Amino acid sequence: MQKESGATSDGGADAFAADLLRGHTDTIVLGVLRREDRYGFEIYKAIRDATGGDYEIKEATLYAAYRRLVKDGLVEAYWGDESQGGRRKYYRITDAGRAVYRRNVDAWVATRRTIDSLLDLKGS
Amino acid sequence: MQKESGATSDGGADAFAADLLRGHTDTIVLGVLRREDRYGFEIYKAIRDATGGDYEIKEATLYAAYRRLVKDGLVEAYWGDESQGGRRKYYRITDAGRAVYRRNVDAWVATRRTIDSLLDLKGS
DNA sequence: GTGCAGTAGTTGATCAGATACAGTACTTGC
DNA sequence: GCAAGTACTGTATCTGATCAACTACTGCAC
Repeated sequence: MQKESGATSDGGADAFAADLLRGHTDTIVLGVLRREDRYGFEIYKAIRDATGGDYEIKEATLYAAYRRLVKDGLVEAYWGDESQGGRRKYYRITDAGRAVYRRNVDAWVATRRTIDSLLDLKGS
Repeated sequence: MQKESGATSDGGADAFAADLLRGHTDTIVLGVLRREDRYGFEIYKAIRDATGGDYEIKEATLYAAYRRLVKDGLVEAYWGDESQGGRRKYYRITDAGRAVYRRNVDAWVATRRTIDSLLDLKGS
C-alpha cells in the first residue's frame, strides 16, 4: 500500500490500492465457486464486474490463487468441452473448500470489526 | 493467509491470520496517532489491547511501519524524556499524515464494501 | 489474408509487507 | 543477582500480488 503516499505530492485520484485485499483473494475465489463451477477467466471477469470495474484482481494473481487452492485440495480442476476450440479449465469447490470458506468468512467479519474499531468506525 | 488450510487436517481454533490486516497497518498506526502522540511500544500495546488480546500486530511489523511512515513524512519522531531511564521514541502525525489517513479510511470503507459484496455479506 | 482485439491459460522475476529471530539496554520485583 | 517486562532495532526469510511476457485460439475489420 501507500505506493502513492508521496504525502505532499501524488496525483489524488488513486484507484484504490489492490494490496488492501491482500490475503482475501482465496476466500473471494471460494466465494464465487460456492454457487457453481466456473472457469478461470470467468472468475476474473466476475470479480472485475462485481466491483463496477474500478477494481480488479489481476489475472496472474488469480491463477496463482487457483494453483494454491488446488494444491491445498480446496478446489478441483477439470478441462471443459474443448470441441468448441478455446480451452477452458473449470474449478469446482470441494467439501474442504466449503469448510475453509466458512471459516474465512468468519475471519473476515472479525477482521472487519477489528479494523473498524481501530479506526473508530462504528457503522458504515 | 491460509497457512493452516491443510484442509482436512489443521487444528481448528486458528487465531485469525494477521495477514488479513496486511496493507492496513500504516492506516491503523495513523489512526492511533491521530488523537495524540504515542511512543512505539505504547502503540503496540494499544492495538493489542484494543482487540481484546486475541490479535496483535507484531512489534517488528510495527517498527517497520514507523520507519516507513517517517520516511514518507507522514509522522515525525522525537525522543521523549530519558531522565526517567527507559528511552521512548514518540511519534507525531503530520498534516500530510492526516491527509493520507483520511484517504486510507475512505479506501478501507470501499475495500470493506467490495469484499462484503464479493462474499455476499450485506450487513454485519 | 493479414492484422488486431479479445478470450483463455501460464510462467518467471520481482517487489513489498509481515514475521521470525536475534540482539541491545534499561527497570522493577523477587 | 537475576528473571521478567519494557523499549527499540536489524537481518533474513516467507508469501502473496503484480509485471511482463508468452502460447494459442476466435472473430472481426480492412
